[in-house]
Amino acid sequence: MIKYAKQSRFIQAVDCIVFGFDGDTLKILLIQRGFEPEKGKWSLMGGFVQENESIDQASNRILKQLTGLDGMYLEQLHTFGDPHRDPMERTVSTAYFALIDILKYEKQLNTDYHPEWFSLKRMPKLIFDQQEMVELAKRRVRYKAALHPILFELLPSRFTIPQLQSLYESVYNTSIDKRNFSKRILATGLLIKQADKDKSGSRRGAFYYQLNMQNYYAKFQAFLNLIPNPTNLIF
Amino acid sequence: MIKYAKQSRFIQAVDCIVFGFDGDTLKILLIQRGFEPEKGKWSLMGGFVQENESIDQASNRILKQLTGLDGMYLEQLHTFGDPHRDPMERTVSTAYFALIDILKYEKQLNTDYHPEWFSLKRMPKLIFDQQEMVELAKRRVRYKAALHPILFELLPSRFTIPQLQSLYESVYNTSIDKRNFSKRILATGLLIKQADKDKSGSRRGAFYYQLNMQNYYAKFQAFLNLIPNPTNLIF
DNA sequence: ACAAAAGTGTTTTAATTACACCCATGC
DNA sequence: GCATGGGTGTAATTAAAACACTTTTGT
Repeated sequence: MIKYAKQSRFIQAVDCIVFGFDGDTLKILLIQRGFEPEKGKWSLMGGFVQENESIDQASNRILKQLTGLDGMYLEQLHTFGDPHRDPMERTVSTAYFALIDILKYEKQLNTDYHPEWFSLKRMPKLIFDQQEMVELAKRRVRYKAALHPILFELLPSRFTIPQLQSLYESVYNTSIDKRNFSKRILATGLLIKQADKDKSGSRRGAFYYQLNMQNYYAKFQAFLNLIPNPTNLIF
Repeated sequence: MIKYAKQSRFIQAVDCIVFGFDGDTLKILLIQRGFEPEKGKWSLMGGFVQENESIDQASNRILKQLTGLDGMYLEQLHTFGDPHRDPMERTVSTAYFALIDILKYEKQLNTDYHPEWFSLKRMPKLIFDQQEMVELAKRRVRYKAALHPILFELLPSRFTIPQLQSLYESVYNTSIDKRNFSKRILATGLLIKQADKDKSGSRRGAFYYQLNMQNYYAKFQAFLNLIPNPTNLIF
C-alpha cells in the first residue's frame, strides 16, 4: 500500500479514569503499572491502541484486560499530545472516563493487576500527566452531572432518593435541602418508584427507585436542572 | 533511546473546523485538499502532527499554514480513531473547532490553498469522516453557546446588540424577543456600552458595545443563561 | 418512649416570559 | 412626513428557594 511519506508516526495510547461510588464516597480506580518506565507506580488503566481497533474499542479492551470490567459508561474526555508527556517515546494519549457502581462490579473486578479504589481526596501521585487527566475528568463529571443524569451510572439499578442525594452531595461537596432535591429529581420523570424499601439505612426504610430507561435515553442530552444554583457554578 | 517494543505507531493528524460569521450567516471554511488521496476535494484544514510539537501546537500551525489565520479561538473537539477512517494509512485525527469573525480576518486570509466560506446549509460533501466531525462541531457550538459566551468570538471587537441577536438567532435557527434578549445579555455584565453608533444597519443607528474582558474571562466557565428555554434544548 | 432517618407541603422570592409603544434618522 | 430598525418597561407567569413538622419502626 502507498503510505504518507516522510511523516512521523507515534504510539497511540489510551488512559481510563474510572470513577466509582460505594454508597458513601466517590473513588477512583488505580493500578500499579506493569511495565517500564515507572513500573510499579500507581497509574490509570492505560495501554496502546492496536492496528485493528478503534480508540474507543481500545479503551474498552484495556479496561477489560486490566480490571475485568466491561459494559460500563465510558466517554472520551480529551487527547493529550505534549511531545514530552511520556519520557520513553512520543506517545499521544486519549483519556476516557468511566462511571461505575463499585459494589455492583466488585465480583467482576479482576485483581491480576492489583487495582485499588482510592478516595479522590487521598490519591497517590500518578505518573506522567495523569494527574492532569484526573483533574480534567473530575471537572468534566461535575460539569456534565449538573445538566445530565450521568450520576445514575454510579448507582445500582435500584437505589433510594437519600442515596442519590448523598451522591450529589459528595460530587458537589455541598449539602442540599432534601425536600427540594426530591422535588427536582422526581420532576425529571426519570424515576419509577418501587413497591419495596431499602431497610439498611434506617429503621423506617427508604423506597427503592429505578430509572425509567425510556425517559433516561430521551432526556439524556437535554438540559436538566439537577442541582441547586447551577448558574453560580464555576468549573 | 529505549522504546516501547512491538507496538504499532500511527500517523497523528489534526483537522480544524473553522466557523465564521459575516454579520449575516454562519459559515464554515473549507479548502481543496492538496495531496492524495482525495486531492482537490473539499476538506477541512488538516495536517500531520510533527515530532517536536504538541497536537495543540499542530492545530495552530496547520491553520496558519493553510489559511494564514492565527490568534483565534480554538478548542479541541474530539479524537477520531476508526482504523479505516483514512483509506491510505491508519491515521488518528484530533478535531478542533475555531470561531472567527470573517470580516476581521478577511485580509489575513491566505488564498494559496483556495479556502472558501460555505454556508452551513450549502456545504459540499467532505472527505473521510469529516462530515461527522462537522456535525459534532455544530452540536458542540450550539451546546456550549447556550451556556457560555463563545459566540462573541465570531463578532468584531465592537458590535451592536441587534448584530449579536441575529447571530444567536442564526445559530439556534429561531427568533428571539429583542426586549428579553437585550435584558438577558446586559444582565451578564459582559458588555460595555460605547458612546458611538453603528449607522450601517439603520437610519437611527445602534449603539456599539465591547466585551468587558475582565468579566468575560471571569465568567467564561460559569453557566450563563444566554438563550430562551435552554431546558427544552436537545442536541 | 425515643432516636434516627424518611417523607412531604406551603410560602416567599426570583427568574423568565409575554407583550406594545415611542424614538431617531435619512430619504 | 413616513418608513425603518433601535430601544425600552411592566405585568403575568413560572420556576426555584427557603423553610418545619409528621411518619415509621427497631430498640
